[in-house]
Amino acid sequence: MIIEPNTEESRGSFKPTMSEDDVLRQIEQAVIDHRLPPGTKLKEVQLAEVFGVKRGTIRKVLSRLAYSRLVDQLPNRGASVAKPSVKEGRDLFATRRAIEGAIIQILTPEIERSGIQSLRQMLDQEQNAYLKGDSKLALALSVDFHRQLAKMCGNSVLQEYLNDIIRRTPLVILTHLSADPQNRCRNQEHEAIVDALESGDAKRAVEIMNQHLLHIENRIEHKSEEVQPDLATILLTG
Amino acid sequence: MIIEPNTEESRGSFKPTMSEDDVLRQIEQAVIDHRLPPGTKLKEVQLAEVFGVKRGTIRKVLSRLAYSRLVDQLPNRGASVAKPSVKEGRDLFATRRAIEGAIIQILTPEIERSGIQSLRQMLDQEQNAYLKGDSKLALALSVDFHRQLAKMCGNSVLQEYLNDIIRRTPLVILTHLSADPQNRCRNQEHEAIVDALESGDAKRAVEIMNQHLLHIENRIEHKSEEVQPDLATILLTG
DNA sequence: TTATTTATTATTGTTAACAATCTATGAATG
DNA sequence: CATTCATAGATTGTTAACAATAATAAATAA
Repeated sequence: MIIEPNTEESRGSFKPTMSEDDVLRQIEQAVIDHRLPPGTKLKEVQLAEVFGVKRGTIRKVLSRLAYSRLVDQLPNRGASVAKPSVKEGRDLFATRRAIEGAIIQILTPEIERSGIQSLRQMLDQEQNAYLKGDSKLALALSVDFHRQLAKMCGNSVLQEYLNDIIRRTPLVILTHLSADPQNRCRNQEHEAIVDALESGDAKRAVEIMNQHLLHIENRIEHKSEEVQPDLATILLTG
Repeated sequence: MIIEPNTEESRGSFKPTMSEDDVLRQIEQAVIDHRLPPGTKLKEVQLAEVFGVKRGTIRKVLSRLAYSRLVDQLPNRGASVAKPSVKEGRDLFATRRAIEGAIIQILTPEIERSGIQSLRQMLDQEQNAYLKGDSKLALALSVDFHRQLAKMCGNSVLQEYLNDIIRRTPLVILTHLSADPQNRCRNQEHEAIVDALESGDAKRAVEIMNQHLLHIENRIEHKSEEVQPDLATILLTG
């Protein structure tokens, strides 16, 4: 079968050529949306045709994705969507606690009233999305809440690292979890975090953030056992 | 002036062609050794000739260096050795405290006697190098000590992030500091860290690591003010 | 058949030529 | 004298063709 290049002619509609960043985002989103399951082979020419770009563009994108551990690259045998181990998942969450703990620690003594207000606005939006049943939007806003805390604390490196962790997390979850719509943060816990921030008690705020992250973490660890039965279970129950 | 390519003939001695990783390490080391000061333009053909590799190899290396923030890349105007701001330096150190704090927290309750022993061996080596006057080796061993703690704690993400920070630190220091041979960790502070680890008191161990990192940090912050006088000082004292 | 070897194809990796862009120089202009 | 503009050279960016490698299929021998 011959796959036609994604030119303007072949698709009938105008579409500006995608930039390298566009392609990167598309692939990233495809991973998050589970359209590219872990382990999927990412062939260069195929991707180039799909996105209507040159192979060189795809090559650069794959390198970048490999750098952020979203794809695995093996010499002479190309790239595939990464399959992070359960351990890597655990390590990622443990690191996240350290990072977000530090963020809260820095932020608590210096956050302004206006900062608290804008956070509460975000919580409202999140709650609205949830009540409307738009769980995808709710999840996105929930992630944005964490990102916003990182931004507010003003430490660019902590921000950078949290973004890295957030980027890698969906893959870790997908790899060891059957798709679960309940993966999002509970809104009330976010409220508790803002309350603690407002109270000015850094130690308490860090503790609450930690509990929040542990809740998510435990929910995942729990499931990961179920979907990874041992060989005997697989072979002897048929 | 014409620069001859670094071929076997032109240099008279045999040398296997450098791999991409080799080139990366060489440039990284040149930055650390202050042979490539911050801001230095990194021209592709020039580097390719110096290392005797194709321009494509240099291109990939520069991308990787840009990803780890050791070089800045601007579209159509190439790469130069990064000039991290004082703020980025501060952020890097603050993050380092969070990361190494987490490492110590994890490591303290689970470190074995053998682990303590191997750490003490490292301290001996470090001390020997220092007494011998080999301050370059001493510095390398001092860095290895921190890296070893990260490795021992078993969290690959924390390890990854600490390595990233360590990679970026020399550039931050060089950018805002006149070359100072006293930039290394004091050995006795490393000893105190091992003692605390051995005592099993995680809270105290974290506190000592924090103090250790703050000492380094303060020494740098202090100097950074001196070399960055404001405009008035520059213009009015002539 | 089953295993092993040998072509064939598919895929990734590299290169050199070309294109696009920026930079430096110097002349023309106000 | 400073500024603008045009030009040439240097530098980065892109591409298509080629090379090297791995994956697959076919052929052969046990």
